[in-house]
Amino acid sequence: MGEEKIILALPDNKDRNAINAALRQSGYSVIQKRSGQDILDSIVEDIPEIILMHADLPKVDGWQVCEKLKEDQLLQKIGIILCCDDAHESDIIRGFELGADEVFDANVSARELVARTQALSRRLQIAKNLIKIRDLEIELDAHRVLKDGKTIDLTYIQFKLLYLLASRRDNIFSRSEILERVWGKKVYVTNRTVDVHIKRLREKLGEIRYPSQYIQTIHGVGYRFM
Amino acid sequence: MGEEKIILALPDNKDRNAINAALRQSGYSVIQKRSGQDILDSIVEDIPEIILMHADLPKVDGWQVCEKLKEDQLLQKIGIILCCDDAHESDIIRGFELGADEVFDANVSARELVARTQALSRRLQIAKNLIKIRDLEIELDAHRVLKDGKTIDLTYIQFKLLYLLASRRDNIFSRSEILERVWGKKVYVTNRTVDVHIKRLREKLGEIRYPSQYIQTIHGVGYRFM
DNA sequence: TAATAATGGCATACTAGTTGCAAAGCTACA
DNA sequence: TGTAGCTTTGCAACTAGTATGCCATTATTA
Repeated sequence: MGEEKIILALPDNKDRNAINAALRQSGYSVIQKRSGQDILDSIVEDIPEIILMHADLPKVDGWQVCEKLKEDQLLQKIGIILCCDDAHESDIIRGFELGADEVFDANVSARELVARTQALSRRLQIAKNLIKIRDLEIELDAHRVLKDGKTIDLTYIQFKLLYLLASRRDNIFSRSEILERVWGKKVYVTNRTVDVHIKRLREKLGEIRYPSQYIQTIHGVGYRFM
Repeated sequence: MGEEKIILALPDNKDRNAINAALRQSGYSVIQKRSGQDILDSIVEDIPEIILMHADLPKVDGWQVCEKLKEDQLLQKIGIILCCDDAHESDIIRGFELGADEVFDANVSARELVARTQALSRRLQIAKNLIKIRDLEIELDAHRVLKDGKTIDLTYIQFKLLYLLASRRDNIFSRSEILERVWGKKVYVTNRTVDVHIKRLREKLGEIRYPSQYIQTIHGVGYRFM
């Protein structure tokens, strides 16, 4: 799925390795940087989901990194977590004003840091209407589906159908429900047509080789995405 | 893509070659000059993106080059990086006052120098409303499009259309959205007209040989630039 | 075995691509 | 200012391509 990339820029200390390890453990692909300048240089080519950095970095400090990122259309969307030594209220407010998503004291435990990072990725995903399920990524706004990072071309109806099912995993949708939600109330189309679309969707998702990997048939009831 | 030109004027030492090589490595086209006068002479014909020079140059020194450049409307836009031996605070302030974009000690590493150069080009691009996408360069201010460094003549509408699409890559624009943004709210023009303009734009961008290299059709939805 | 689902094929409807043309706009020159 | 010649633009008509819905057939499930 293209693991989520996170840039980690913290001063040398015992925690840094712990945090690095914990983030990797949670499935992030971690890239470590030393200075603010290093961060700015590296993101030109490769935009990460989140930057987790200390406020006091050499060359360009964390505050300045925030400012730079918010100036740029493409980089605005990166989530920013900022740690300060002895964070006072004024620091925290300043951080938020500069566009950071989280600002807090560097004394916080590695565990909490990871938890906050995960919470932030979740929030960012929701903001983008992005659904990630195993090796699938479904982007509502971009009207795009990626499997293993590769684009799958879906037609209009196929996309709507997939998005409906995936937006409430485990929920069983009856055919009439699907018809109403995908085609709209007024349109009148046979129930059986849903089957055909499910079939076409399954094909494109590659369910021939691994049957029912994504879409499960509930005999006599409907379909569900799992 | 019209490689970015950079003028390099540093005194002879082991670093100069390293910096030269590193800049070329990063895709710049490097032109070396000896004296401040050489720099001034050469830029009349061929304006570089950036001048990276030492403050102590023979004939005309770096400080004077800064002054000259900032006097000239056309040359103002060139980015200037100035290195000083034993840079004191007063030097640094003087450099910025004379219009340099970066001033620092000549002891800095080649790697950092390159990183700063790249950061400066990025800044300059944003300031010029320049969009670079693969072999395309779109300059809003100059109302110009280059492909592989060669100008492509676009009509007014074609340019607006391209700029709209390219300014938000990956975003899908519906035909009505395009109409509103390119033609304005009041004008009433058929949706189908957008297709015709897309076709003409594609032709000029050379999409006959490589279909959908730039502009992708999303059936039933709209178009997007990728 | 009866009901339900999956599948393949096909006609149709819809959407996008393409072309030619006329009108409007622009430029240069007398 | 007028006019000839060129470019740009919008549209309609046509062609090409794609998506969709349904039916008939086969497979699966309870």
